[in-house]
Amino acid sequence: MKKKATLNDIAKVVGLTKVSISKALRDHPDISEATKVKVKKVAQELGYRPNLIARSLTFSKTRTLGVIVPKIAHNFFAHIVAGIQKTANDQGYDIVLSVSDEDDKLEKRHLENLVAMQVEGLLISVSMATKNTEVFEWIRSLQIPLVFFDRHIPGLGFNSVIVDDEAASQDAVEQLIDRGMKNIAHIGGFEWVEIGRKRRAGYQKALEKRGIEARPENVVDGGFGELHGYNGFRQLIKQGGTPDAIFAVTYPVALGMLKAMRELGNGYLNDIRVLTIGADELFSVFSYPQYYVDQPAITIGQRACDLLIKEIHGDEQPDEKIFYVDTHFVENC
Amino acid sequence: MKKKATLNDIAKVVGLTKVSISKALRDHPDISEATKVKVKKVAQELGYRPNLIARSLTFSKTRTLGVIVPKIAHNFFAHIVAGIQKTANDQGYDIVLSVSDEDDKLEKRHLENLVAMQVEGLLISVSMATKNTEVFEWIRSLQIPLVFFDRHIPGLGFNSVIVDDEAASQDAVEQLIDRGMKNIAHIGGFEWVEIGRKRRAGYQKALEKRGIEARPENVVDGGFGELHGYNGFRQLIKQGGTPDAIFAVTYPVALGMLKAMRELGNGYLNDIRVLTIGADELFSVFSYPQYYVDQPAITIGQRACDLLIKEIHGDEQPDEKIFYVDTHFVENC
DNA sequence: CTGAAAGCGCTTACAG
DNA sequence: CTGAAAGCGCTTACAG
Repeated sequence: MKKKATLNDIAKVVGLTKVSISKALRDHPDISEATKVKVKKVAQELGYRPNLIARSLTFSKTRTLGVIVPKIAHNFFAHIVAGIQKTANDQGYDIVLSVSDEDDKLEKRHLENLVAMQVEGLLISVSMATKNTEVFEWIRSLQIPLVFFDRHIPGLGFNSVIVDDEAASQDAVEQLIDRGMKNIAHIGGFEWVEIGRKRRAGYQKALEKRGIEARPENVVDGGFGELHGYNGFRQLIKQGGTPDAIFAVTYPVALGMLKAMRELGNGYLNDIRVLTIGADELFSVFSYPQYYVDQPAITIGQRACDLLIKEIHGDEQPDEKIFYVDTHFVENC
Repeated sequence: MKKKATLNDIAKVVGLTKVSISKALRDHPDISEATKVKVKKVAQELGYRPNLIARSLTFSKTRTLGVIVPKIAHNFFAHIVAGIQKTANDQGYDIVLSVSDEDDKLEKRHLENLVAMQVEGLLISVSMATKNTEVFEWIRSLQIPLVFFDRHIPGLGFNSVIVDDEAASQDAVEQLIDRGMKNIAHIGGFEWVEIGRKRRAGYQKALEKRGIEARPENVVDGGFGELHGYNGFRQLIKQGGTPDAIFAVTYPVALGMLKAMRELGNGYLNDIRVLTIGADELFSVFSYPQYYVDQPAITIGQRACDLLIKEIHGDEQPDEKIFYVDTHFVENC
């Protein structure tokens, strides 16, 4: 890599010092028009661009944001990153993107590295493995602005932008009930994972609110992946569930269910309507599932990034606030 | 944001100068064990991390790579970025991610900005709008390592990692022929866009090689989006095409075709098999299209990033070389 | 074993 | 209108 032109290089050509060059290029009133024109011309010829690293050092500002996602090759997170990217760029920030791959050790290393890179703020959706909150407390003590999105850790004093899973689930299940479905099953995730717990709670509240008896045989515990949906459906049938609709905790689960329904035949595919949380562009093309809750990923990214930049500017305080992003119930048929 | 601990802060506590602290922390042989232990302890207590910006300035190395994609909220690019990210991280680099949004002006700004940020190398998939190659020539003159991936500009002296669209198309269409399909139509994109031209060429070569007459009514020109697929299929039928298979230039086109086939009914959905280039995880779940060419996006990212890092290390020269990534024909039924 | 000097490229007071 | 000095935080010769 060739050495890039510096202020001094221009200075030598023009016959001034780097100080004057610096001022001339930034249209400082100190400098005469004639000089400015000359300096700019030479800068142009040399292909000069200010070294942002040097500038960062002198200003102690990098105009850089650190972003950590558990996965990037996932629609949901890719869309969130798109929202973050655009919002950041529009406000003059660049983003350094890191991926934790659901690994808490790696996440910690990324966090430390980003801090060492002097990012002005952090946006993170924590990995599922994250238990130890030490790094976060360290970041808090450094008073580095940090905003959680989608997956947050409460109690650390940071703000979060998330989806209200419980409300979204309750609303969606109520919508099914209003459409005449009464025997609604739930293939859910583990109680100890927040989205598992909250989505189930929403499901239960909806039944309760509409005065529908909750039948134990209509609920299956499991995980969040395709296999869990596949096994979950078989389990549901085995334990005597005869639903006219199923609320699948995630969309991989809904896909797994689809596979099981196909295999088992028996009219399941026609008789059972499916609801899930989380969308894919292809849902509408394939008309499955029949209902879903759209999580506005891009909006989550925008909001989180806006909030972070406000914190950086001091227009907003880290305060354990939770900003809920609106979801949409979609009828896909 | 609080002021972070610096070498000087540690120096004051320990009663040495920053030079010795710097050496102690990096286990320089100059320093005694006792001092090292003490220094490290204090560093730990103060939560010291070296300021990477300062380090970058002194070494003129940022350990940072600039990445520009046309879109990030797209499966294909999200996977490529995943491949880049991991490869870069594993070799000690961070990535600054920019999105051109298919806008050549924005792309240019990003490129200049990344250079100003002193990234050690650039990875870019150019926007569809890019015509002017000035920035790229400037980058070339600066001898900044740059590798194109997926979409490249030939003739500038940079290396590229791409898919061999023509070969992949030819192979895939031949596979259809070998499976007994003879009347294969093509709903394609514009001739003046590389993938449009190459995929069509592959299609034609396959027919030729297998001695199948190319019928003009079996080819429809258009674009690369869903709407083009939708209109394309209707057009195909109108002009008298009666294919037993259709090669759709992109997967949005295949989806648009699906919509049209459904609307028109007439057994099309059952009688016509569809082939496309580019996959989605949901394809296998929904068994449509019946055949597709899998572009190994993650591999593209890895290869491009590996190549770039080699160029940075001087182990590879920018030399207009084209590295083709293998594609896979997938039978999805 | 420890430190004063010089430098990476830039900018901000402060002098002249 | 122009420049010498000092500093951002770090590291690398070079002295002692």
